[in-house]
Amino acid sequence: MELDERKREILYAIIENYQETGEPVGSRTISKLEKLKFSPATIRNEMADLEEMGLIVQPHTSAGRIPTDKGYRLYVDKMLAEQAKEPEKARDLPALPMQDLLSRRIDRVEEMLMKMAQILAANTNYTTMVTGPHSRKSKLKFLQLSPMDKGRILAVVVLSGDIVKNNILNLDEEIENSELMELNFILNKRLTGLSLEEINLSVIADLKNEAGTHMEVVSKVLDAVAETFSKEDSYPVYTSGAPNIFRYPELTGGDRASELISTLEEKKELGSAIGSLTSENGSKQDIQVYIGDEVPVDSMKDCSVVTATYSLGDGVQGKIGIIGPKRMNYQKVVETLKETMSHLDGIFLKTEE
Amino acid sequence: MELDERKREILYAIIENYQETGEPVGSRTISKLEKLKFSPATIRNEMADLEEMGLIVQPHTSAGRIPTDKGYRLYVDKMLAEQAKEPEKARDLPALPMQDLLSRRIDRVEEMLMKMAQILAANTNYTTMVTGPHSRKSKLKFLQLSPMDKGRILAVVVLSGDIVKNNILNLDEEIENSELMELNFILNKRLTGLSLEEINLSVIADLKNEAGTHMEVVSKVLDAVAETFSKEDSYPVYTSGAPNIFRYPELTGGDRASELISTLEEKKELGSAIGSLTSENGSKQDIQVYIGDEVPVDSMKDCSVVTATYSLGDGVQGKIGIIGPKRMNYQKVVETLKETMSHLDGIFLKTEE
DNA sequence: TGTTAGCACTCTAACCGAATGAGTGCTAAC
DNA sequence: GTTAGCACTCATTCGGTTAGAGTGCTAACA
Repeated sequence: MELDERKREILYAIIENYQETGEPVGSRTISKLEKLKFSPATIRNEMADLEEMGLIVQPHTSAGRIPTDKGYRLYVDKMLAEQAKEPEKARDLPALPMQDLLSRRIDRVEEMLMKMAQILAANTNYTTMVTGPHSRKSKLKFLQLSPMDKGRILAVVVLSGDIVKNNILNLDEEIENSELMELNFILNKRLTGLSLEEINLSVIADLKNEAGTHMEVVSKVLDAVAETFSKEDSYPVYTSGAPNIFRYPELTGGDRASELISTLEEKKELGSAIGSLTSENGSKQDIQVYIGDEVPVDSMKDCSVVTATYSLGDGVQGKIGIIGPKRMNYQKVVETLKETMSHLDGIFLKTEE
Repeated sequence: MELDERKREILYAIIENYQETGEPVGSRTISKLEKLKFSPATIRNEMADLEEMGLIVQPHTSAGRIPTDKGYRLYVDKMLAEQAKEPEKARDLPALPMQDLLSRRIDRVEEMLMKMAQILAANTNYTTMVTGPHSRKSKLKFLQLSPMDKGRILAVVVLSGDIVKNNILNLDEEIENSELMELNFILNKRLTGLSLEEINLSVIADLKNEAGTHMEVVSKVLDAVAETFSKEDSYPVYTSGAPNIFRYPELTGGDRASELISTLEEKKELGSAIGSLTSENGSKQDIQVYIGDEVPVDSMKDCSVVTATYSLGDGVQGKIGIIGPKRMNYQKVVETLKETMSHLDGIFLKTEE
């Protein structure tokens, strides 16, 4: 069966109508469109063909049609291809209120990402999800030991990509301030610039040798460093706009709402599932669309997810995902994400200067 | 109308039955109880009285009765009073899996609080909520400036109660390492031990005087300190177990679920509402129960909230709240919270040593 | 050969009325 | 003071009917 131009028009018309209403769309509705002034009977014939091709289905015998995953896929691929062709269409989307983010001093990247998730959620009416910055090859930038109270020190660990973690260490022994300074110096000299793999036994042995009596401190600091690295490995995830799923009845029927909200709350599973999605094609914009069953999270098989990868330079990167019903407005979501990514690039480039 | 012993027994029986089933309870059900072996007719007479007293209502004419807020209030007050009398009843609650928390090195208080919220939620099947540690009179413990890259420094601000915040500062000028160290020293000398109010213009003037050329750095650091203090003022809030509300149909009918989830996601409002709840009576355990309309959050008027205050010493404290339907198991919740608080005290005392 | 009108058919959603049953309030007897 | 009995109320359930949306098919039309 051939998918000629008219069939494609009808398919798109069905998809777009269904996006707006959420109701199965019938032949009469389509035949009223400017573009497709045929009688309902003609449309019906075409629809029967589209159904045979697996692009649309009827929920029950006497209902209108709704798109299948395959139908959406066709639609999305076409749209992405067209967007790639006309690179800057300068569509008049309502500008995202990103100025706030830009003007504010960004002291912590993660805070900004959370804020961004909120803005995206409010703007799209879908749920958003951001994985924290992450790098398989992140390196230790430096660390800083400071005395706190008797027997307690603060160890600040800074990884490449401005990932900063605090650790309060309880020591059994006490340590002089000057000794701590020296330890600080030694540790930085030995460890700065190394990745987790590079901090091996020989480095550690050297360190303990040099540290002399304060081996306990060294090993606790090393533990803290290791934990910081490994925490980096388990993608932290922020979500926003979870309640937006209630806008879409097809996502909230039965226990679905509960399951979805649970998944969003158990961010860990979510993070590793989404985080592990590799961008298959090395497109520069790096936007991926997962429709229905393509989503690698069970409770989201009725959803679509659009992801984009942001990069902080130095190999540190993370993902932004937008989760909505399969009938989400892919066009708007993809464009909003693209805009967001260029904003982000602007911010990070500015920071990098 | 007098509330005699038998009426009270019946009220409690209604409450406890309704807790289990969530269905209005009728006279037959009550009359089958060991304790209340009267005919349904007798029970009905008593129920009519209880209804007249405003302690129970029927949802519709031919239905059983459910407790009113006033009824719950009576029940809860009695229970709390009895618990106060017999201080350590050593009820055989399934021990909370707090050992994990105890044995793990706690490097960040907030992480532990989040974990605790999760455990509580899983254990009670209600939603939990924790406000981060907070103090109106917290003081600057110390701060630590470290060089990062050209023109960027890391300022770690530590407040009393081990509240640690990182700030990455972008400088217009560059600064030598040794100069930074000196600034670090000066800032600490002048600021350590001061509260937000105590860092006034005269202190700042002195500082800028002493700092000489590096006024920009000083003022940016001061900004960071101010922000850390003020962030402290806007209670951070963690929630867990939000999906548990789906277990209780009376909370999920209509748009209620959506509203509740939204409230939980917008943690700020929640935080200030809950955080501002003062403990009216200075009871040592400091457990408060808010029933229905007593809850100061609009979307939670169908819920009850039980809160407890934890304290990290030094005036730093926060609140733990358990949110559930009005028919929640107050007994279990209060006991679980008490147990949790004593665990917490154990942990913090240990840390304080 | 593509398009359209007409028609029988299907299925859902909404509505209706009767039956069911849980539970009540009241009265009168114990 | 307690209880048995009874009439009554009301939510829920179920079957049956209807209305409406939409389809598929056939036959006529251009």
